[in-house]
Amino acid sequence: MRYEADHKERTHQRIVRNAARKFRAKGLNGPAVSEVMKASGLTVGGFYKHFRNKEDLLVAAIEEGLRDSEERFLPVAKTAPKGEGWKEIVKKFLSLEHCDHPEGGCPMAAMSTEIARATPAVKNRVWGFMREHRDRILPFMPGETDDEKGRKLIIAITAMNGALAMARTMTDPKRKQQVLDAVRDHLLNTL
Amino acid sequence: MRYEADHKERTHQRIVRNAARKFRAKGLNGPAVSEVMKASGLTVGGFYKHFRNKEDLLVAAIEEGLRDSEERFLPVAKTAPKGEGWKEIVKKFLSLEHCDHPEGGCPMAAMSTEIARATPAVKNRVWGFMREHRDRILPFMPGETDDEKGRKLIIAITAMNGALAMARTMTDPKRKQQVLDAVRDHLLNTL
DNA sequence: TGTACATCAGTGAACGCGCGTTCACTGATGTAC
DNA sequence: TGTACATCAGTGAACGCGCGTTCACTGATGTAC
Repeated sequence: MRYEADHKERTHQRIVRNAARKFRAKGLNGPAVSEVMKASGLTVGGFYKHFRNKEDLLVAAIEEGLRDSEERFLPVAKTAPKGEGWKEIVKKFLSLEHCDHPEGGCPMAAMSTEIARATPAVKNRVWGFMREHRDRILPFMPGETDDEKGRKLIIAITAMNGALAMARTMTDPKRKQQVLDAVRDHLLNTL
Repeated sequence: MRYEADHKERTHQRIVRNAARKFRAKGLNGPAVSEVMKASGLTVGGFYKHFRNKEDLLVAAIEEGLRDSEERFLPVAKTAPKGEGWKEIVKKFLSLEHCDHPEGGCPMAAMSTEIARATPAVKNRVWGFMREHRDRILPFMPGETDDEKGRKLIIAITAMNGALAMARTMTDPKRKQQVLDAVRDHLLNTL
């Protein structure tokens, strides 16, 4: 069973990546442990060779989701003209593509109201990742000081998460698009 | 058991009101049917004399939650000077009081990411209530036309829901307050 | 007015199901000699 | 080089538990005569 030096580590990664997608798609209590393991080509029992319990998987999945999400939304900012990066993030974040595919998007936008009810331990671990995430986005925000950039980042992230979450409660694609467009334009015009 | 003409109806109301609080507090899959019935002074079995299934209770609870929430946030707008009503709603909606007590607040802010994963039938029924709700708030929004008011309402509601949901994922009261304040000021300044 | 019956809100035990977690076991690989 | 043993990732059945729903039953009230 021990095929290579990093065999276990690669299995671990596989589980976390599958979990990251499944939690975002089905919610904090959506995917069963057995489901994540099956998707990873394994059986339930082995799960506890990798994680203490399901809560630890959730935290790892949110971290992975944030990483995944960042890899998707940050590159467009880097190629944009100086001081315009944030606009590209806003456009991509509020795209119908992101709205229709929570499983590959921002975990906060996908699960905020559920994380709100998690244990303080989970919340604190999640915000540990969020802060690192925040620090890497900050340079692309508009504003003179880090304080101003920070405030604008809060406004942008909460507005975008709210827009995405509410658009996702709608069934009519046209109304979804209306919400995304309205919030995108508002942010681009006022931030 | 049939004490008065409206006995069943009052029992029904009691169940719905308890459900409305419990769903907002514990989420879309949080409260058990037996728990809601117990809180209403009843036992599980009787539930099905009032509802076809748990999904129907959820929809009724969201409707009740919206009504409840509207009764809380709309009055302050009515007593405000002409055209300023929306500002009072924003202040009250983004208060720490609302943030710390989802069980008595806006059901969308409490459950948006979960409603996003509900069946289309549930989503459509919820948006039926949302539209009525919307029509009663619209007069207090700024703007010349109903179209403009509508767009601003979308921006305000999504921003406030996002702010509340994200603030609730935080454990530090000071950071929560920072988020609420930043979004409140931004809305008051830019809408 | 009195009596027999129908109605139906509510009871509470039972059912089936899915889930998180445990545990004895397997078998491929690494290591000591 | 060969052999015996230790390790440990992964298996899969079993466990206990909570939940949504069903169902035969209860008993207070309304109604027909």
